[in-house]
Amino acid sequence: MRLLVARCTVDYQGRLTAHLPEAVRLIMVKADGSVLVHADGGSYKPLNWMSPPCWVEERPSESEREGEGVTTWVVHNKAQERLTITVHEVIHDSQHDLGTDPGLVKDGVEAHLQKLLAEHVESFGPGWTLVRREFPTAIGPVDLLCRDADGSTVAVEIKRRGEIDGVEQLSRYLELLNRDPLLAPVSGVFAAQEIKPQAKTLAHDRGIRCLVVDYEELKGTSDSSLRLF
Amino acid sequence: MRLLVARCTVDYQGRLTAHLPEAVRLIMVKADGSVLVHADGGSYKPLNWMSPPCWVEERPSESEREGEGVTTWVVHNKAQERLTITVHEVIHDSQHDLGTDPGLVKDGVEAHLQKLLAEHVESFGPGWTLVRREFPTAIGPVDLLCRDADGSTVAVEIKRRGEIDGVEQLSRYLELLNRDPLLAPVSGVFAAQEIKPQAKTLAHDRGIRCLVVDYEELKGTSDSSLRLF
DNA sequence: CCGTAAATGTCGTCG
DNA sequence: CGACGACGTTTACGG
Repeated sequence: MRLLVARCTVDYQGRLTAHLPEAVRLIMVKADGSVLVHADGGSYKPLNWMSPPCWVEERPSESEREGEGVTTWVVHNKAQERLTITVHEVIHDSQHDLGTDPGLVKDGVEAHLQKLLAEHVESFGPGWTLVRREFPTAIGPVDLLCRDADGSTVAVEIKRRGEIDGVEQLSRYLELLNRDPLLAPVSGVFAAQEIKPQAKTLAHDRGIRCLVVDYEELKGTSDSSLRLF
Repeated sequence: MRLLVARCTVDYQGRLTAHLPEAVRLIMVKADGSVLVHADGGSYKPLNWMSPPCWVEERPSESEREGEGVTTWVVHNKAQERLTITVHEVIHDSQHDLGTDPGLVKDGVEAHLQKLLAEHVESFGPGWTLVRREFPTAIGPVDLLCRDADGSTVAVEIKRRGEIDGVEQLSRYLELLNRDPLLAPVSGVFAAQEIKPQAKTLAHDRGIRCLVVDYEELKGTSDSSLRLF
């Protein structure tokens, strides 16, 4: 990894056109050839970058700048995207061998929520039973397929954050499931830790019930953790 | 900005739990206190990070490691998220004053495309007029609401890249708008710089016209920049 | 400050 | 290789 702190201007041309006026920035060149241009603020996203696979070409100084130590880098990839970095003044330049990274170990909340709800379907209402998790359909698996106290089929879609896309997804499942005479009529429940107003409106419009789940309380125990709307 | 190349282990606990085994990585501490941990590959996303506003607390060496030069940083924010970096060996450590960045100038994003098309609705067809941009509905604003030469209402959805989601979005708007007797019947146009085959098929199936826009040509001017399908 | 949609999104998985 | 969904999404914009 090469770390270069330099006064520079940057231009990107590809999916859009972008320009950075002259200023001091960090230019990071990774072992795989990718390039990141960072400012001293903002969050983790660079001001400009080029993702691998890509190639750096160091051009000779532009004629009018000769003798001033100006260098231009052109980073390009297969898709004709082009990142042009003009270095006006080098403040720091160092190279480091980091080796390959062993990689990140994650433990998400997402799958856990489905597992918890599957283990507590009675929380949806008294007399509810689980038919199965990940119930297969032609367009993908339904998170939970249940039966309510009347024996009616209910498809449950679970998200951490409930947005319109999730309601669309559940709607597609419901349309398909309701074509099966052995299951129909199938109603829907949209369950999430948080449900956006627009998603709630759309769900309501389509006769889908919304359920806000309190993850911590559900993990703790019981039925008081759910609020039906 | 502080640049630290070090052999370290990292733990994050917050929205999820993650762990990085001991390895050499770049630790970047920005002027606003944010911290990024980068490997020598991957893309611009760090392995782990903490976004501002956040605070770094440098803890004394753990007792069992005393004398080995081990230091632990705990970065935390208001939301109780916590990034713990244990530094086992420092390979490089430098500090740089970058100053505030003048910021990025962009051109060619969806907003520009919408503005251009709003200024050239006649490009959709002769006699077309603009009713308004960002026409409000209960489920969100329609990009452009127009009337064609016959005075019929047309809803236009604009994307940089046209995918299925965009067609779904337009379909929802059309369903809602067609409930309004003052507007109905409302037809749809899906406009983008590039439209994926699946999106085109779905749009066609729903009676939505597709329009491929050449941004550069449209910016130039003229009507020859549009091709109707 | 909240809510929503865009993003040079990136990143996995699965067909 | 491309499509699809999730993301510690982040980021910009409008009420």
